Amino acid sequence: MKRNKGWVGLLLEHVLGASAGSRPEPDFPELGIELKTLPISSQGKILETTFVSVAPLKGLTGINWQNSWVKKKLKRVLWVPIISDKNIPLAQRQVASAFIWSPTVAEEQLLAMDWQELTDMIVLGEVENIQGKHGQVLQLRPKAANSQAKTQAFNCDGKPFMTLPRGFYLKTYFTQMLLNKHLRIS
DNA sequence: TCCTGATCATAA
DNA sequence: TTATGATCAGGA
Repeated sequence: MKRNKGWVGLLLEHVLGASAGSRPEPDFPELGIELKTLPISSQGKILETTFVSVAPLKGLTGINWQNSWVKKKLKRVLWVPIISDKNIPLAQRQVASAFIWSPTVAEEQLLAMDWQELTDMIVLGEVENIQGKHGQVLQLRPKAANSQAKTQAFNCDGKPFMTLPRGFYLKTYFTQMLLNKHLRIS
């Protein structure tokens, strides 16, 4: 797994017939549903943050929460929890009960607030001051092959410069809430 | 111990 | 290079 991190996700997409590829679209375009695996422990505890999408560092003119990539991706999600304790061999890991989810008003509020705060900082040219600890449910973290990768962004003077690509992640606190809610009603 | 920042594989 | 899929691992 150290060298095949996204393998489980790719397997699920293949088995369930999702449109493969690296397009910035939902896994099931006709249904508008995004497929995401959710690594949990055997106790039902979320083990990792969940990658949502890359963060646009340029071309932000006119975008808001309503038309953001994050909102579109999270409109409908098929969560597939996988028991992924690190002492369990990959071949013996089990898929827990999957569930379809859409944000409630309260949940979307949380997401929108964090998204707005992070996006504001990007627009203001403070990308490099953003750390993973920002936000309650969303965080902005490096999303690259390594720390040497670069993408274009704009600083506070509106001038372009190269910086580390970032991506939006859902914090474990948020995905844990979703999982707990699902467990209660099932 | 856990979270943040870093890293790995692959396609186009 | 940018996008997809994520997990790893060291420092706080």
